[in-house]
Amino acid sequence: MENFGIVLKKLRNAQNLSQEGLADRCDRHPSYISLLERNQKKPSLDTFVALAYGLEMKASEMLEELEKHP
Amino acid sequence: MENFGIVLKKLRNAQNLSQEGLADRCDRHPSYISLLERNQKKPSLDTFVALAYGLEMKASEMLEELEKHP
DNA sequence: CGAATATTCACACTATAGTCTGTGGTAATA
DNA sequence: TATTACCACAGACTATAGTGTGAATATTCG
Repeated sequence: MENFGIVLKKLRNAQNLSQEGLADRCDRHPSYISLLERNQKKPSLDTFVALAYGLEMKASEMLEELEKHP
Repeated sequence: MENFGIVLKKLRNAQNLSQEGLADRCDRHPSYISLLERNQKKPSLDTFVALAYGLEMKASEMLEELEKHP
């Protein structure tokens, strides 16, 4: 999952959502979203599920998206 | 994902795999598998993917399994 | 251009993931 | 009995997730 950050950013931008907006939706800190998108941190499973929820998709669908993006 | 441990244990047992066997396959410590199954620790996304791989299934499939088990 | 908005980055910090070792319990088998 | 396999559990430890702040740097737009 080394492209996690890129996929996250792509999905977020596809919703015209700012990092802060996503952070609000998934109850995480905005600077942390930035770290995730630059692959400087990797999420826990719980955070991953929260991110998917914030992006209005099922976590399993988001994970499929990641599996496509090797 | 509060039933993660139960699902993990069920999937592991379905393969007749010991905690140590699964630990070997996904390169984690056996005692940690025990902690996960008893819901005393929650995995990172990376560990979740490694667990799925050790159980010979796609991570997205395992996550669907979790989504079924609310 | 200038100003609002979005993002990066560095830092110090807390919370929790994950390791490692060892002990003890239980059930099955010899 | 005793050995083997499996697992729960505790404790001490290291690595990393995640918070929070402030300042610097894009980026967008009137």
